[in-house]
Amino acid sequence: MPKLGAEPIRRAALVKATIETVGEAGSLDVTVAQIARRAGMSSALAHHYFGSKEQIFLAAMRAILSIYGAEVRGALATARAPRDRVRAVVMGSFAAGSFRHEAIAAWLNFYVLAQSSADARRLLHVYQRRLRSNLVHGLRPLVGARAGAVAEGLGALIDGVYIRAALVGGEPDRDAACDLVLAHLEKELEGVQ
Amino acid sequence: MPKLGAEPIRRAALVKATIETVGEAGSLDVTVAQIARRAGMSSALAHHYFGSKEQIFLAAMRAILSIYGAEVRGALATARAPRDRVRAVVMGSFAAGSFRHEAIAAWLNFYVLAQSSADARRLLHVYQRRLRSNLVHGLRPLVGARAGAVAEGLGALIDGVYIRAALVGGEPDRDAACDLVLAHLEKELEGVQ
DNA sequence: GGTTGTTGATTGACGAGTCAATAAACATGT
DNA sequence: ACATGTTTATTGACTCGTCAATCAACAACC
Repeated sequence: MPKLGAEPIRRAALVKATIETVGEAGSLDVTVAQIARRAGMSSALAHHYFGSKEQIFLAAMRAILSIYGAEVRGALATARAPRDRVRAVVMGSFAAGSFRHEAIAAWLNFYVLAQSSADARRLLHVYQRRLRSNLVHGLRPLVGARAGAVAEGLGALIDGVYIRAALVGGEPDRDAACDLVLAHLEKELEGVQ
Repeated sequence: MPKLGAEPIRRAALVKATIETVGEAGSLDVTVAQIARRAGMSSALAHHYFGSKEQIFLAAMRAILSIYGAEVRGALATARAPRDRVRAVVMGSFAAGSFRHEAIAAWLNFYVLAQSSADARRLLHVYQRRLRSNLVHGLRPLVGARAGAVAEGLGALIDGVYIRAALVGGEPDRDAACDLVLAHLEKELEGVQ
């Protein structure tokens, strides 16, 4: 059965299975065996490729953050004016790949993991800084010195909408979430330009 | 050694120890033995009084939500005008008893627990409905039909500020958090009255 | 024949929950 | 005052299950 070059496929399958399993359980309290079974392999193989349970989680977290980053970059690609760029960051945050039940539940759990794992905390900080930097860049030309404060508010609001979406059963309402945050943004930009 | 009437004291000690232990660990992955030791008793006694680990957690959560509720009610007590009442709800949310490291970490973890425990979910919904109702009551005279939407935004923002505070080491900045949310409120109320 | 892929079986640790036993406080009848 | 029985408080020791991690062995490919 062993096909060569299986490693990347196995790793990807494990990452996917981890996100699904954590999303379904709504908790990091899932076993390596559960994840491995869902990925169609033995738990021993999961350990073989990742070394430890924590590494599997971190890989899954990296995958989630990487999808998120790609979506924001994608939304940003077509935006030219500062105002549109800020909007793009917000909309990218609620794009289909990130703003779905599984990913949100995993996100929330990884937020918790960041409280006890330095590695997870580092990862999360990288992304928070990137989000903040994206927002500030777009906001600076619009609100000048207030850019930092406005970005802070937007970031917190996005996080808040995410965490609340984690609690509703089924898929969350992308448009409603997006509108809520964009409306806040409009208020902040009132009277600008 | 057994002093009579120990039950309420023991229960309270366990609840306190639970919040401290969960806060320090930043995770619900703490043992009953750890909690019990911190509360100065054996794990068997903890089981004797609460029956299960989950019940201990839920009792801790009830305590946190009850402190939170009291603080909001306290802030609300002296506020007369609608605008002041909404401000009071926000400020109450960041009062000293609730907006501190331990309580925030516990809060975040209970948010996660609510994904898998129906009891925890129920408790959380009670709080969310209460917050929303408090906000809407104050907002209705100010913004009419928009009250629901504005309350939604305020609630999400408060949650977001909380969750972000969970990640900073040490005690969070009460005033900064409060100001951020109140500034958002002012924007929403611009042009009213 | 060595590298890569794969698993079943095993180990070792840990933790929730139970239980039997002990001890102090209280209640009651004498 | 005192014996006796009942309730409350408390714990050490134990059971039972679970799970991460390891290992030895086997299979396919080059």
